[in-house]
Amino acid sequence: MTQNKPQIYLVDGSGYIFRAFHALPPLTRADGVPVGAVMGFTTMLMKLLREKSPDYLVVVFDASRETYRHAIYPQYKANRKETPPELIPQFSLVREACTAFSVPFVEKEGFEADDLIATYARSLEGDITIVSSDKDLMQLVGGAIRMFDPMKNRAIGVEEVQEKFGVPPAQVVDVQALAGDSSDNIPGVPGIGVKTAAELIQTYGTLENLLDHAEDIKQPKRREALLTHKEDARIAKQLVSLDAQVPMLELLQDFVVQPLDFEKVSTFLKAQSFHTLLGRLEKATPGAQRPAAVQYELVQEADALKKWAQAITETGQVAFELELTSQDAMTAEIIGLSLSVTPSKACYIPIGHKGEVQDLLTPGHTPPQISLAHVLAFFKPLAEDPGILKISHYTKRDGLLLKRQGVNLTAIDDTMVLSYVLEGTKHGHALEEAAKVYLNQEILTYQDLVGAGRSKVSFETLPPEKVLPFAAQNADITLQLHTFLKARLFQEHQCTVYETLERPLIPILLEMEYKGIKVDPLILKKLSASLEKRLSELEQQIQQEAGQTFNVASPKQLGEILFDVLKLPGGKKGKTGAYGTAADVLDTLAEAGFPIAERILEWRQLAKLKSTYTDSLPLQINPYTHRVHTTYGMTVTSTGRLASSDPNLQNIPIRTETGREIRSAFVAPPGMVLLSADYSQIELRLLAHVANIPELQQAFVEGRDIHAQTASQVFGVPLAEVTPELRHRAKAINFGIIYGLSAFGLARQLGISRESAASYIQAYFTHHPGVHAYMERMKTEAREHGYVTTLLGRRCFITDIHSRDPNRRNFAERQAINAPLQGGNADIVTKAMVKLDRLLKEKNLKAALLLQVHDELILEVPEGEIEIVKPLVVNTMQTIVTLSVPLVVEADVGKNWAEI
DNA sequence: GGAGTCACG
DNA sequence: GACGTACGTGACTCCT
Repeated sequence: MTQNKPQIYLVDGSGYIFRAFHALPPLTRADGVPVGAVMGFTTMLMKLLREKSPDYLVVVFDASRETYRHAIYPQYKANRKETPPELIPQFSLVREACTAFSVPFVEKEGFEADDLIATYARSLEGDITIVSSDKDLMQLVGGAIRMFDPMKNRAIGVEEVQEKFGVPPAQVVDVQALAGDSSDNIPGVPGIGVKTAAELIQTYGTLENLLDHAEDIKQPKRREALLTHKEDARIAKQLVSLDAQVPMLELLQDFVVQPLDFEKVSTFLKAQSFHTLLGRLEKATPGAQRPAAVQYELVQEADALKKWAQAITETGQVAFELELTSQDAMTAEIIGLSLSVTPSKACYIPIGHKGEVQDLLTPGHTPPQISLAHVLAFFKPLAEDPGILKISHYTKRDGLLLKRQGVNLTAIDDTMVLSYVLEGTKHGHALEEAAKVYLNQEILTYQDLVGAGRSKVSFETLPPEKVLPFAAQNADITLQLHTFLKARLFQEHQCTVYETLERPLIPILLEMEYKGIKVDPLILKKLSASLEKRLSELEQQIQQEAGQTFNVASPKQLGEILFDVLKLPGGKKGKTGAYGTAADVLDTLAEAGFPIAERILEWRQLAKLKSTYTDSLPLQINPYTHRVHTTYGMTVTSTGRLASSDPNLQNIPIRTETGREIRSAFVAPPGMVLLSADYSQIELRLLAHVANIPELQQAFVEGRDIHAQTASQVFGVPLAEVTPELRHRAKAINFGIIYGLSAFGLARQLGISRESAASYIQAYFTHHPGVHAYMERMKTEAREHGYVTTLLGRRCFITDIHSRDPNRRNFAERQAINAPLQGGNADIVTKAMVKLDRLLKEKNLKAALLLQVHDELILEVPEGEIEIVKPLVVNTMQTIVTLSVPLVVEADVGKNWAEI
């Protein structure tokens, strides 16, 4: 990455202190001095230096309360409260912080920080970033000047300013002059807010032009206000304008970022009792205690292996990574192994390199390397030694590769899972991204090595010398990540989630993936053929009714046929200009008496089943095991659920007859049966528990029909008179609650008006005020922490909770409501899997977990074990946690998945 | 590679 | 007063 322009950061120090003081929890250092804002400021400064790598940086402070603006308008900022006493000692401490970090700061008597920032921003040459969220600075944005809000970690550019003020940055002062600013005690024009001001400025271009034409304003009140307060608006404009020509003595060179003086910084951090920051400094600041060069060694002889074995045994831990011929762990072959025991030191052991293309022409000419058998003989005892910790960034995959070679990896840590537990879906967790996020290191990528497009080469043809820097680096980085992330796990109280849920789950999922599930390809192939026949019949009918041939699978063509050619009613174009043709649209058409819609619906459904399941699944059967092996993603979802892919076995059809036929292809081998056990209404039970809703809890305790009860309450009819239709609606309400409920969503689900939906919701909240309180509580929690917490302490991060876009914000709020329920379910199932796996092994049972489908576990069980295993599974799942409501598990057994 | 659609919980 | 929405995933197809 090259940047020709210098990166200049101007930090609004005063603004930050006030914001941090109010936003962050109060904190005092060992001697009782309040340091909450200092901590916030220091964290921000470190993060800025680490993540943004600025070339120049200066922190700007307000010098005093009296500025030239008071001469223009004596009441300027007159409404400001006294500075809180806890904040006073912190003003000098943040300046100390700057000194400790060798960061220059400036303040000038008679000027506000904003004026200094404006002067620097407009006079310095380079890419300017103003670190602040102060709206008064937004007028400066544009060209090479942008803003960055350090608390929300969000860039503010022209677009964001436009969004906030409704006008481009250049016109912001005009809008502010009209709208005034209550926090600075600037009155502006009474009755005109930002929205109206933006509208007026858009129409008239400038404030002056508007004031000149104030007589033309149609609305009498607005006209009068503008005419009366012309002068106020002009004064306000002077006050908000940042065009102060602050006499500037500093040169850009004065702001150059200095290398950190660790003595100075750590002395300061210790004095403030900032132990967490001290740890972060040691681990993550560029250059901090990191040796200048790395030592990566190519191991091609048995003797060198011994040396590494000794180092690993002595240290008691090793980070490793396998290099593979493909991403698919069940078919990939091992190309090499890299190890790291000490930071910045690592080795790479080439094993299966094929040699470069020209070498392939001369048989037997492969690079010197150690045979797989030999490497395994070295690594197996270490891998299986419970006293030696094995650290990998993708333990499940590398462990699966080893398992295929007869090695049982034990005593593991996984840096990808650690990263996920700590930061959820705030970012991705690939090694490359983790290295950037946590260690601020740009590392070599797989693509750097093999290239892309036409010039891409296969990994195994690369010579070991070329792979060494990549593979060794990965083991090295993994080791460093481990040290850093493990420390954070403690600091952030996430040990339980990782140690009792996520880490124990790794070997369990590994075994489930390794074992796979038996799929009968004949059943699927027969089904494919019959689907094919039905599809072509339907296609013919559809095209006949359309009067032309077209691609039924193309939503674009289909929309045009339905709404332009056939002129069917109700065609609605989405934001891309294409007609919507989703199932609900077609349902409406079918009900309105257009048979073509019904045929398209059937075609769609069958085409989906054919392409996604009956055609693809047989191709995914492993040729050696004759089974299908999914991959579970442990670091994918925002809620703690698993994801299943390649193939996804968590969305095998069930809701239609043809769908169920697909399930019948998932079979148990001779002498075995499949056992399925699923939690009944677990999310609703969790709601009753976490929101503490007595009537709901009581209903579950007594085993009542929960939807019927809701119907009786919401619609005000006796339980005995609840019709199926009312129960159906109540069920939708209960689901809606779990999803974060909106009148619109419920209305759409039930095909009723939004008003009716709103009245249902109102009635529900009247009966269960606790549910409403729960929803509000989750929203507040998300706003305050940026995450919500599940039953077992997992953090689900909610990113858009402070978005100014009401759409995104509402979405985030619904996520906040849903995540503890969906995530709580995930926690419970995971905990049950961990215990069940242990029990099965303790009792020497052959039954084994095969699949997890969120609230359902599927096991393969020898026929002779059923009587023991079925109650064991049900009991374990039901009693895995104790809630204020019972957990109910339904289990069934069959020769195939459709039977159960 | 994004959009649209639809399979599951 | 307008906005545009039920929560969480992954795979397939079309089409730029």
